[in-house]
Amino acid sequence: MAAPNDNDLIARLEQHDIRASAQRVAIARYVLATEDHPSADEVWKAVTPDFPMVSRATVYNTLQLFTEKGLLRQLVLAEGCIVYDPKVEPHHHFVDDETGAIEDIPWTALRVGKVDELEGVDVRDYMVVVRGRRKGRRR
Amino acid sequence: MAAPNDNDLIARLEQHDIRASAQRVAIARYVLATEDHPSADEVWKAVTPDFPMVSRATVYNTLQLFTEKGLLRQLVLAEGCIVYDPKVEPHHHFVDDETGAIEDIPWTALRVGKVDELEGVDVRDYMVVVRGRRKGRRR
DNA sequence: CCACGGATTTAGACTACGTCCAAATATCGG
DNA sequence: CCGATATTTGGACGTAGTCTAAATCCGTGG
Ligand SMILES: [Mn+2]
Ligand SMILES: [Mn+2]
Ligand SMILES: [Zn+2]
Ligand SMILES: [Zn+2]
Repeated sequence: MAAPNDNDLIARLEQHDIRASAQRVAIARYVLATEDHPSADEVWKAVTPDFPMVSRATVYNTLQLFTEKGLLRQLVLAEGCIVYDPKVEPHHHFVDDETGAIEDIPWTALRVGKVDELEGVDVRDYMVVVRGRRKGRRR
Repeated sequence: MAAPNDNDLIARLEQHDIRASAQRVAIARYVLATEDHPSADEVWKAVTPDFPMVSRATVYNTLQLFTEKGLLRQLVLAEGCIVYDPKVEPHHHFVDDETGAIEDIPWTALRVGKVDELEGVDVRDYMVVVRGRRKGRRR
């Protein structure tokens, strides 16, 4: 990706109702352009050489802010953070936004196509991860 | 789920080439019967009242062992362990088993059906998570 | 029954990641 | 420039997970 210059970044932040500080631009420069899916700490480590004195708290808060404003998405895919599932046969999962609870969705309840057409990968396993809320939950 | 008795559990462990110790049975009693998707520490906390002196290392090692032997599956879905994705439009993800690297899969490369037929949930978002290896990787 | 050796478990030190807060600093409108 | 507000800071703190060397357990053969 062509590195965006700082004026583009500042404009982009302001379009999203974010005031552009030097720290925020430095963080945006990395995290909005990367092809990776970095953890917060990886962002901190990536920004530090550029901007040595940025504090960890600022990076965490800024990523949270960018997410609220729609510039980033959070994914729960970081290796090293594992839950265990005693149901070892293939199935899908629903994650409740409010509680974080994980529920099983039977394999046949959803239909996934074209996985075998993916190029360049040996697929070991796949599942659909659905996020949302349980309906009819008491206020 | 009907609580399995210890003899059933021991048999099940031995069928999977796992020698049945008291600690392993206590861990199995909880983790093989739960409907939850507990983290390792949640398993530890669940087993402790039952078996107060079981050490954290034992629980972690045992869950790893059970996974290798096919009694459990590890899922990367635990809340609180987040990576950031600058691509906010819907897309799917491939996770490389060897490196943990996460790559994007375009939305249209896969087809997911019947999500709107799920009962009792308001779907906010969903994606397919594919795991496996990149083909043609050097030895 | 006992001794041996491998398997298993243990406590606790250690690391990494993330959260939190009160104080310091920067920025903005007037 | 001033005061108000927004932002950043360092560091204390908590928690989850890893690692290791020593202790214990347990099946086996003598
Ligand atoms: Mn990464
Ligand atoms: Mn849980
Ligand atoms: Zn499941
Ligand atoms: Zn992505």
